[in-house]
Amino acid sequence: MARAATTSDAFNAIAEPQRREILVLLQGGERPVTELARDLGMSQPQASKHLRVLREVGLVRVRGAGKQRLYGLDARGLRPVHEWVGGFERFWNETFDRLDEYVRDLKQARQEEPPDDDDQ
Amino acid sequence: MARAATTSDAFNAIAEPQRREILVLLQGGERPVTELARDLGMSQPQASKHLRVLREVGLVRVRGAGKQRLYGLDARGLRPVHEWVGGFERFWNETFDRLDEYVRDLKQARQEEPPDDDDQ
DNA sequence: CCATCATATGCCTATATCGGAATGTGTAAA
DNA sequence: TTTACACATTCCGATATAGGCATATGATGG
Repeated sequence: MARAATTSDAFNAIAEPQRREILVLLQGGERPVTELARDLGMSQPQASKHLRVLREVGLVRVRGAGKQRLYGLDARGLRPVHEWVGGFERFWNETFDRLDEYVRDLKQARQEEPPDDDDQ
Repeated sequence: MARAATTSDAFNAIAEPQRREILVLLQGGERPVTELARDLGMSQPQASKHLRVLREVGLVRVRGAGKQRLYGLDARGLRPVHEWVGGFERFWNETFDRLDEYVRDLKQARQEEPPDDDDQ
């Protein structure tokens, strides 16, 4: 089996840096494809493809405006991502204090019982 | 060119659901590979492979404990992800109020000038 | 040293990617 | 209708995936 489709969920969709850039640009408001492509230095077809992916996971909305198609942000799909990652918030502060503690304890234990290499 | 490597950054590493599950499990503390594999219903080799990826992006730490290897969480790499996604926080609340507004304006504009199908 | 347990790695298949180039579609103006 | 513009789609190639299976590596205990 191959890697999961980029269209499977927001996690996969935002794994691609260029798509992340598109989303950031769209924070400034709706934009046509060509403008996005130009600003991000990518080809128009590539921009269209990325936008398709973003549309399929619902992170982006299209609206026909005459000859153009304006893409706009729909950030609701990012909320679950934010919440999932947020579940680790306490760990990226605590984890390594704990690890340091553990290391200190280990060293201390060694000094206290030199002949017995129980741990390690 | 193919898709970016899963080992390229945390965004790619957490795009895979099973790896996310591993990280969640590790919130409960260090665990050996076999236990993770069993709890998540995956083969031992698969667990090892996923852990390898997580290790390469620095989301996980290993520690030899006798015959076993205990994997522990290192969530620091998730912080940039959280921050990036957090940059959209105001949008998943505002965006659609704006869109609703836009739609209302559009309808109103149509009623005001019925013969001229300027938009649509 | 040998057997065993825990884990890692290699090989294989099928698939889905991203990028480029060319082309198709749709809308609007001449 | 023809032309022009904006955008979408298709075909191509190279690559990297996830999973299964077999096997190699590594540490422990006898």
